[in-house]
Amino acid sequence: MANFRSPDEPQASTESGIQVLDRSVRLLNLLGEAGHGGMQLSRLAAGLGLSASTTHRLLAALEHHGWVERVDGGKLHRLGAALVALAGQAADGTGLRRLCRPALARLSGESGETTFLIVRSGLNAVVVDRQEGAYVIESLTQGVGGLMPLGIGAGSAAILASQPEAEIEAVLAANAARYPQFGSSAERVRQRLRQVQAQGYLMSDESLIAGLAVLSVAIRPPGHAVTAAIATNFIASRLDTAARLAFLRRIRQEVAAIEATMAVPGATQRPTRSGES
Amino acid sequence: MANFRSPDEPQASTESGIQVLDRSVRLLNLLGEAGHGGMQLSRLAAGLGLSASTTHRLLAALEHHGWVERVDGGKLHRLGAALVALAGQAADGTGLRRLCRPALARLSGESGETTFLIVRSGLNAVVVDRQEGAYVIESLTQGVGGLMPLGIGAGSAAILASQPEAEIEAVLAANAARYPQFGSSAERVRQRLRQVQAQGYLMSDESLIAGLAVLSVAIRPPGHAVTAAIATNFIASRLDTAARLAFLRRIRQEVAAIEATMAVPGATQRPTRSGES
DNA sequence: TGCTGCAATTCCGTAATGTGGAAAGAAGTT
DNA sequence: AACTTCTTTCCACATTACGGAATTGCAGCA
Repeated sequence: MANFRSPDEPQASTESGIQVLDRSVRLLNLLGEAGHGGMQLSRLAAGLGLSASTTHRLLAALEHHGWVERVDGGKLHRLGAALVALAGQAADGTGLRRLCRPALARLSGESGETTFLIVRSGLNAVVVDRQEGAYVIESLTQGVGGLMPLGIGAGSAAILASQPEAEIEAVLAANAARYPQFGSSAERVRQRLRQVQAQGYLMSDESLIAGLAVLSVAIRPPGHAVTAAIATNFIASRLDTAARLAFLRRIRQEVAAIEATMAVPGATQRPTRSGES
Repeated sequence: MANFRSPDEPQASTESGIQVLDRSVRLLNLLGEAGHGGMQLSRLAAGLGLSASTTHRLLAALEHHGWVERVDGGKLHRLGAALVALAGQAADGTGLRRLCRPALARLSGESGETTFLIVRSGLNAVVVDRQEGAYVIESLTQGVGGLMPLGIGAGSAAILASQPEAEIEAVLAANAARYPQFGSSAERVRQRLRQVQAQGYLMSDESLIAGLAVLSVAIRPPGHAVTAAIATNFIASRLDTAARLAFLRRIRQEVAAIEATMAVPGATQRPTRSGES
């Protein structure tokens, strides 16, 4: 069969041992990047370097499972809602989301700022939950599902900082390899991490977005190797140092409470299937 | 090969034309149901009716892509955070989530109640976004990713009601076939739908959870075939009829604003990649 | 310390499964 | 109406995924 790995096959690291799966994953990721409007078969096929027939078959199969939808029944494809359902369970995987949600709600309710629950996923950090405050700055910040390389971004830094030193170096190296820009700021990242390790939290004006400040605390339940953090974004000029410290204290309170809950065996989470509206 | 479809193969409707994919999907769904603690290979294999070696291969491949994680490096598997990332993009697929989030934030901020953005996915409705209010009743209600058969549940009913009559009947029939209990309440569901069609909204004390009342309005941008709804849950005794009507008015206001935005071509959404904290 | 049993891996020959080229439909465009 | 572009279906082929058997790893127990 003319199925040689084309010499310029993208990411050899994407090979997992099951071809169809690899291709499906790449297809879905591609669709994800395409975002809103959807993509047509031919573009997808081109983007993946696959024949139209193969792409078509993949799409049909994924569509069958609700992982891909057609935009108003036509020729454009986009990611399907079944993924959202699956991911909902994934996000609750550790029970963390459920556990932290009330805390997030309280924090953003009191402060009016948006709060995030962030979890590690391999070399990335993922926004697993997000609670809007009264001051909506939506368009600038990450939504649920947002990804960032570990080390970059508030919660991300707090998480990475609480890893063993060897792990940290490995992650930094890997991410520098993945992202050229990452390498250049490696030293600053390292410095930041050291700061977090010393203080137990991250407070910084140097967010990735000019004018946005950041506050974040890692969640480290004794025993568990959970790698998560709670973070907040706010317009830097809105809170002076005193206010930030007060806010920080509240966050640490909530985190401590969460850690305590997780430490109590059995109380971590409840396998109850939830009902609905 | 001894790869006959076993006579009692579960759901023949799960066949999509690509075996590996079907199996992977079933595996992921199974892991999703398992939830928190994770599942071990042997149970998974048993649950799927697959050999251990096949299951192992699937798991390894999925793990490679971050769709499955090992609980603290051990023998238990659970859904991975990469799914959350993918689903984040899926949830924004229509641009709806981003568009509605500020509205949800306002509504739950003002009322103190939790609000939901619900979208159709085939025969189901999926909770695509959720904004916590001051009154947290978390454990009872659906989280992001929560699924319910179309017709059951607040937003769900509002969405279904705004479909053409033929579609409604088809969905009801299909869901009655899927869920035995659904069939018995079909007449009540139909009645509810008619009510929604007449009023343009759903207001009911008969939520699936005793004591919880429900308010929901479908989002129907002229032209678009979008099938979504905004919904709220609240403890029935907390709001009297007057308060509910006022709340309803606010919801309809927000929905109208959203529909207006969507009608303006180009203003629907912006393909801007968002930055982060 | 050495069994014993169960679960997770790895190996490997086999054929079933997924493959892409070619050809047929659909839908716009000039 | 001829042309272009994209989607969908068909089909013979060999690559890919399959599962049984063998191996390794790990607890619990004697």
